[in-house]
Amino acid sequence: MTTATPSPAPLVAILDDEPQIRLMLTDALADAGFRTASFSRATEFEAALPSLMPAICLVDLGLPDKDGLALVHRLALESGAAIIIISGRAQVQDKVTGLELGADDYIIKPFDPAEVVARARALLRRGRTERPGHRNTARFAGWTAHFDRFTLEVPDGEMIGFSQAESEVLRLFLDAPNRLITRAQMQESLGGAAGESFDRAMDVRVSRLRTKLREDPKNPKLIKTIYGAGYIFLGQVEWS
Amino acid sequence: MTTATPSPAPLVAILDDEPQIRLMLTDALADAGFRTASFSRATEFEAALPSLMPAICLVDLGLPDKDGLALVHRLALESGAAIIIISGRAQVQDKVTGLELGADDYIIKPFDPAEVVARARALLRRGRTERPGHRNTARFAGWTAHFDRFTLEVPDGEMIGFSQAESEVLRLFLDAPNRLITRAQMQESLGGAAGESFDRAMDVRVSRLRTKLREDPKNPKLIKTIYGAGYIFLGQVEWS
DNA sequence: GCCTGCCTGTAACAATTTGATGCAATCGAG
DNA sequence: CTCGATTGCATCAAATTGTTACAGGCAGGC
Repeated sequence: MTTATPSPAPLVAILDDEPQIRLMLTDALADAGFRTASFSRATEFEAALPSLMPAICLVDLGLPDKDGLALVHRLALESGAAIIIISGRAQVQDKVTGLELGADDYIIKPFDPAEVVARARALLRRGRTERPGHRNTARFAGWTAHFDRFTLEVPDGEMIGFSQAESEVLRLFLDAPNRLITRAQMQESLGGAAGESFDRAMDVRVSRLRTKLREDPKNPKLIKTIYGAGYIFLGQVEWS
Repeated sequence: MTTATPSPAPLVAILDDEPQIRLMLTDALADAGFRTASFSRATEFEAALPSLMPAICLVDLGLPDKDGLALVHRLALESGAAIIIISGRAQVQDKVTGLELGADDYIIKPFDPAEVVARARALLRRGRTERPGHRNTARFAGWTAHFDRFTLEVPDGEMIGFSQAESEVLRLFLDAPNRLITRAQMQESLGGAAGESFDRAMDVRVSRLRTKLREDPKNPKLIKTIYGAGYIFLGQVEWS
């Protein structure tokens, strides 16, 4: 089980393609008592994440090899880490988009490392970070969802797959079981931020998920509708 | 269109001495679905806080009547709210100080209201606000109502759900058992529809709730009608 | 490149819940 | 006991939600 390490310093994962900035951040954060791990490319960064389990991710949006915003969105959904975007783009719309996609803070280049440290501390102080690390597997009511491989283990043992959209909805439910989830929250979480897309898309997603979960339409046991309010996922969920 | 959501919109308390900024923030936040309360002076702000219990405090540091940073520190220690500093001072040292004292974010004037909204949302996203002292399970006469998951446990063990409208009425009764509840109170609590003509909707809601509670129409034991006055819920209610 | 299959949003229609209204039953004053 | 006011409930209209069909987009295979 967990070894009795006296709570090690929080780890900050840094993703930036400019060596100079990586160095500056690493120095400042190390001086402030953080552990750090830095990467220059998104692919390596993503590969290392599951084992690193950082408390905070510092992500530069201006990456050459990958869409930074998509990465941020994935991090927000799948890692419990707090996310700070670092970007050269100072437009309000850029900030809003980044924050809507799940980032916890947005810092504009050029920046002072001291501010980054202060903002990182502020995030940690509030306990903004949930249990760090990737939560990839969830068990509930006999089902097992493997989000890393997009498969769902049916109670009878069969294996079925699920899509990206289904994954997002399911994860949203499993992240907050036994709590009401309003349509507004769904839309906010599932990327309704940018497009003023139609509301009914959420209903259809839920409907399809229900079908996949073999819910009885007349008497759903897992995903319940609260007329006039939203949805609620009932049951005990165990992540690993 | 009824807007009585089960958990009301998060409240943002605004403290700024410039009316123009207060107005801008109030408008933007209201448009984004927040409730707002704004103050021009720190003393009034502090006096109102305990009863307001805001989810977020937006504080301008450049106040004439009080040291803003001290106020921020007190807020951080004593209120559970997230704190966003708004300030004209853009020096890194000012930001660092503000964040160290307990602020969760620091925005520099002039700012775009859209960014404030996005940052407020980002703060709320993590901190699942389950207000302490917020009761959501009630036991009465063999029944158990779980308001957090919209389910009702029938004395015989069966589980049935109830809707948002039913939840509102039931909670109103269970919050004040053995006390008369007038139609005016119901209408105020539920619809908020400002003093419109007689609304039989209340009767119908009660009627349907009675059905769900398996009341004998001729001899209701739980929800009693007081002719000419209103309704009264009889029985002992135990909240947890 | 073209085809195929899957995924996803949109639209249309069905089913369900809620609100409004009318009528009968009930209550209380005289 | 009579009568007007009030309440319960049935019934219909409106709003909300579930489901299915269809079209566009995209990736992978040939």
